[in-house]
Amino acid sequence: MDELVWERPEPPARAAPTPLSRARIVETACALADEGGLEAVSLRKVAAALGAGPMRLYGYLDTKEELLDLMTDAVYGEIPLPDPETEGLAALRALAHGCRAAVQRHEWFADLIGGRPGLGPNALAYLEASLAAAAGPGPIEDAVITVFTVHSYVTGAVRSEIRERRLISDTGLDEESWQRAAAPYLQRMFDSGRYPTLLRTARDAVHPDGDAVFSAGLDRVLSGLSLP
Amino acid sequence: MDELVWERPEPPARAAPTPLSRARIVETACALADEGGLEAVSLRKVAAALGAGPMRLYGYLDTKEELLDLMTDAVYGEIPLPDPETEGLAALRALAHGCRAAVQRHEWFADLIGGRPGLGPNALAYLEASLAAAAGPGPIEDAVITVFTVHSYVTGAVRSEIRERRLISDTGLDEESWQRAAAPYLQRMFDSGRYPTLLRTARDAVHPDGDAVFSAGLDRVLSGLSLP
DNA sequence: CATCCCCTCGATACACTGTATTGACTGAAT
DNA sequence: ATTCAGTCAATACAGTGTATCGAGGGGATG
Repeated sequence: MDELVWERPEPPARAAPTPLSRARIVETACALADEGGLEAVSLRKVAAALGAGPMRLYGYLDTKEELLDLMTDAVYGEIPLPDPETEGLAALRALAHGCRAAVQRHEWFADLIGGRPGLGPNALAYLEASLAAAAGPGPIEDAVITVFTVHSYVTGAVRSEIRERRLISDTGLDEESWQRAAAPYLQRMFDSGRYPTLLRTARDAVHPDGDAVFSAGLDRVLSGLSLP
Repeated sequence: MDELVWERPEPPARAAPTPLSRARIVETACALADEGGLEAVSLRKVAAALGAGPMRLYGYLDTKEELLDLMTDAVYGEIPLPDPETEGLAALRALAHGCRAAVQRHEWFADLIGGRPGLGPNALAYLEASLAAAAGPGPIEDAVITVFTVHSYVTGAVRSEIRERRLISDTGLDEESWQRAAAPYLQRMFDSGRYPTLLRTARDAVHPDGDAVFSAGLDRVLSGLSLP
C-alpha cells in the first residue's frame, strides 16, 4: 500500500466486492489450518479472512465437507511424483516419504488423510503413480493389494506420529509438565504388574526420532511385498 | 484438567434421580454411535438418553474428548487378547484381526482409532499383548518398531475399508446409484489419459471382498518383519 | 429431633458451528 | 428508462460444547 487513502479511489461500490475463487478459498482455509489445526477452520472464519460473508462461499462449495475434500486434494498436489523411470520399490518409497513430508508441513492432513474419499485429481494422480510403481507382470490385483498395504501403513504411521506429537504439545507446552501429569497414572498402571513388557520398554528403550521409526517400518513393509 | 480421566475417580453414586456411572455413560454413548455414527454423539443426546440434563455428565467427564477416549478404550476392551503361549506372529495376526472385527461392530471406532492417545487400561493391555508378542531375544527397540509397523497398517487399512464402505452408503443407498453419480466424473478423468494404470485397474480388476484384502495386506506386512 | 451447611444438580446463558431462507441490490437486457 | 433476473449477504434456526449460578436436598452437627 504505497498510496494514501485520500488519493486512492474507492473500489467500485458493487462491481467486485472481493475477487473470489475456489483456489483462494482453499488457500486461506489451508493457511488457517496450518496455524490453528483443523478446528480453526470454519466457513465463517474462512469467509471473514477473505473479507466476505459466510454465505458467499456456498457459491463455490455445497458443504463444508467439500472444502475439506478440496484441502485434502491440495495437499496431495504438493507431493512430488517420482519419475516414471524409477524402479517400483524406490518409487513407492519416495511416494511414502513425500506423503509424510506433506503431513509434517500440514499437521491437519493427518486427520483427513485416510478418512474421506480422495477422488480429487491430485489424489488420483498419487494413486496412479502408486499403482504404476506397483504394477508388475502379474495380475493387476496384486498391485492393488500392494498399494493398499503400503498406503495403509503410511496413513496409519503418519497419524500415529502426529498423535504422539500432540499428546505432548496439547497437554501443556513443555515435555516436562506432560510427563509430570501422566507419570503418576502410568506409574500406578505399571505397578499393577499387568504390563510387564510395556514397563520394560518404558524403562529400557531409547526413543528414536520419528524419521527413523517411519523409515524402519516402511522398510519392513516394503520388504514383505515380493516385488521385482 | 491436570488429571487424566483414567486416574480420576468417579463421583460417588448419588441415589438421587437416575443412577449414573461412567460405565453407563460410555455404554449409551457407544450405543448412540453404533446407530448414527460419531456425529450422533453429543453430550446433550447422551444425557437425554440417560434421562438427565446435559450438565450432569460433567461430574464424570471434564470434556467431550474424554468421553471419546473412554469410548475408544471400551472398544479396545472388546478385543480378545491371545493366549500368552501363542507364538509371536500368530499373536500379532490375531490381534490385528481382533481389531478389525471390533471396527466391523463399531464403525465409528475407525474414526477414533489412531487419532487420540489411547492410554486407557484396555488400550495399554492391547499394546502390552502386542509388545509381548513382538519381543524377541534382540533389543526391545525392534519390538517397538514391529508393533508400530503392524498397528499402523491395521489402523490405516481399517480406516480405508470403512471409508470405502461409506463412499457407497453415504451417497445414496444402493451401489447402482453411486456408480451412476460418480461415473461421469471418473469417465472424464480417465479420458484425460493421465491415469492409464488406474483405468486399466478399474476395467480389469475384480474387486475382492474386504476380508481378503485385509488378510493379504496383513500377510505381506507380517512377512517383512523378520520375526521368529 | 431441628438446624445448618455444603455440595450437587440442572436451568439458563454464551459463543460458536453449518446451513436455509429471504429480501435487497446490482448489472444487463428490453 | 424500465424491467428482469441473478447474485450477494443479513438474518434466522437448530444444533454444539461448556461456564455460571441459584436452588435444592442429604448428612453432619447442635
